[in-house]
Amino acid sequence: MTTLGYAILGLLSREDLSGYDLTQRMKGPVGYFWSARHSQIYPELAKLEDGGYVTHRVIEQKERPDKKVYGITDEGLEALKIWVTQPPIPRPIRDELTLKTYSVWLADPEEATRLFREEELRHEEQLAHYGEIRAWMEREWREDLTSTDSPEFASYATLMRGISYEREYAEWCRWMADSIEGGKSLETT
Amino acid sequence: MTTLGYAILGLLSREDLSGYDLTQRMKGPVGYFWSARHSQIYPELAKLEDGGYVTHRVIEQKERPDKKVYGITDEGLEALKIWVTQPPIPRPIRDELTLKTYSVWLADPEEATRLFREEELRHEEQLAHYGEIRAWMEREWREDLTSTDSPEFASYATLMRGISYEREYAEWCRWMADSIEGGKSLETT
DNA sequence: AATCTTTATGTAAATCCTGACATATGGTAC
DNA sequence: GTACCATATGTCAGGATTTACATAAAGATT
Repeated sequence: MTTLGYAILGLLSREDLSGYDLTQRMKGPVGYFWSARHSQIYPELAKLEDGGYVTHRVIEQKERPDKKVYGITDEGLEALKIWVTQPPIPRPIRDELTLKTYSVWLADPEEATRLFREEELRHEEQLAHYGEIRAWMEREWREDLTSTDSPEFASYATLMRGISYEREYAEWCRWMADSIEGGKSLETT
Repeated sequence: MTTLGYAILGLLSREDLSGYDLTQRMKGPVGYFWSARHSQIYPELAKLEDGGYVTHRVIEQKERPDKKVYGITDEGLEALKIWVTQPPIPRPIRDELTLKTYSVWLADPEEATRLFREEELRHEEQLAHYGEIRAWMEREWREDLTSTDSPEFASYATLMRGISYEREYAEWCRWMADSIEGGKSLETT
């Protein structure tokens, strides 16, 4: 079973969805830290069905193409539950901006400053976007968030990782830009 | 040209290295945010040489197998310089633990707490390791770190991203474990 | 009338990456 | 003496992922 398979099962454990719906959901909290295109989702659904983790029924629609709505099976839910608390195999992190940083000494300081200011802005914008979603969740899900066994808490916790990640990234970008602009590094440490 | 190609050029812009040396260097600062196995490095070196970005000379060794030492060409250095300040194409983040978090509501709270405590420890250990390297760099490279156009600063800046990343991750893991253990989430926000 | 967007599901080619296989030398540990 | 480890360079199979190709129907826009 692939990680993408578990991502899909995680969505289907909350509600029945079509391949198209799943693709859309990838733009939400799940997709913040694991995403896929429809070209990967459709074959993966076929594999999941092969393995008995999901089943589908065809919904015939007038004025729209027919769709296949997938639901998780008992076996699927069981497999998902086991996977959740199993320690993940550490995978190498791939971050192109930080890799560029390793060769930043070769760059024109002004261009490098521009790069890190731009990236800082990108992450600040993402942070602001997440902040809005957080405010919405805290308003709409006030009670659900007091118990950690609700899907709402799980979505909230995933979002919190996103907020924390983006804040850290933006701060480091700012430190980088400031360091290069000032021409010094250790003074701001 | 691939990102791995630029990672290799980044290393060769500092010193001439063999494929084996490059594989070892992947355990250092470059590899914190982009790494590869030797099975990927040897073919990539061949491609880089094909493109005229690197050249090699064979060093014959007694008591050891011969080696090919690679050096960056003017074209390679030029390509690297251009790449450094070009904004990276945003790629989806893949983080299995945060994906598991999306389905944590299905898990036994005790097992979930154990998972996040374990992961917190992993990141705290990595943080401690980076901290030692940082202390060493600040001791050994005191003067080099005052100018941002030195390779030492670039290594230091990459390490700082590692420190910042691991601290953020550890803190979020702690928040997760505390939330699940306490059974509540919003009180600790 | 033509084009674009949304819904809806798929396939195919190419690339990236991991893990395993393969070979060779010399030193060290048992 | 034998097994393992570090040095040293490669290939290959398979899986993961992206980009592009492919089709189709209805509604909105120009």
